[in-house]
Amino acid sequence: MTVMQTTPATIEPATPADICSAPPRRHPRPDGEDRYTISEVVAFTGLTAHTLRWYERIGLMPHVDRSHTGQRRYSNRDLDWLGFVTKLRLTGMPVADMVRYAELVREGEHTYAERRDLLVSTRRDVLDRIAELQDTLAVLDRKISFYAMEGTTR
Amino acid sequence: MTVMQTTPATIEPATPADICSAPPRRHPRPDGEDRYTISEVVAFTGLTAHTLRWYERIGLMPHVDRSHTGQRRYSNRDLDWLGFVTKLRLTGMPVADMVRYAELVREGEHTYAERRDLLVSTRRDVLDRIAELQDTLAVLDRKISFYAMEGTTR
DNA sequence: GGCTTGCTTGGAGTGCACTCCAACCTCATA
DNA sequence: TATGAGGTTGGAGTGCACTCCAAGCAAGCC
Repeated sequence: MTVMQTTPATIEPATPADICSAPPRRHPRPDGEDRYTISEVVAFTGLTAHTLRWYERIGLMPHVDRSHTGQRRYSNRDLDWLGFVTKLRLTGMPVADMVRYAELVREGEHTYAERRDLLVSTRRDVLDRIAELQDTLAVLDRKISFYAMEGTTR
Repeated sequence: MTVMQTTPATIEPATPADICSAPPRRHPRPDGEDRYTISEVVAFTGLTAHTLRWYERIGLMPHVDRSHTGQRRYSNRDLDWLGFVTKLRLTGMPVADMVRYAELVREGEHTYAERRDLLVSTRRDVLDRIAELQDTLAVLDRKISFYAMEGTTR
């Protein structure tokens, strides 16, 4: 029985330090050699194979290429998309909304405005979320300093 | 059939502007008159009555006082606790961990160190979360400005 | 007294986002 | 040729955090 790994990247992104405001993440292999197996994508994204297949089933992934034996072969574009999706996920955006965005992408350029609106409202949510968290941080700090004052050691 | 309200405070916190680093939230009524019904607490906290009762069942609430007919009467202390719990919740802390913290509180002063540790590690999580969100914000901004450049109107 | 409103309970149900299962296939190595 | 590792599928199962239900009680008003 294989233990399902959820740990982040094993293949390291290898971002050169000299590129300053460069596109955020490099790919493990250059374009042309980008036919990753599902387990390579697992290692790179930190998602499980289950989740990757499930994303595809629900329409959150554009169609992934297949090998002659029917196995998935992910491209650098797919990796970029997964990176973006992962970012959206951790804003707390529901999967259904991300599927909606994926549909807009599939529908082509005439959905630019709607896509932008969706991202703009997500942006607002993220800002709110950050504000809430900073608020929480203040509360935590007050409590922590209370506990630090009292019970000095145990 | 009564519609269950999830909207925030109807009774406004009314924080006076002159107190600078004052305790964060005021109570709807002063100590001594703080025997709130469940629906008042719903209005003040934005939690549902279901959730309030459920919190109590799972041990996330210290024992709430009761009226002579057995109805819950929440105190200002209870409101403070709920405010804190709500803050913890939106850091993404699992309810089980908050129950653990509540247990520590019930156990008394000798758990100060453990409580502090728990809060310190939560604090770390919150900082990480903020960093992630700021990262996401950058990604969103890049995408948004792309969509703003193309498709100027529609 | 009858009605409405608001509260009580234990237990069952819901929705989301995975997560796992069983049965099967393909390929590389011993 | 056997074995093991890694892949495939549809569908069922899981865990979390609520969320709802049915039946009942208590108080206030017409």
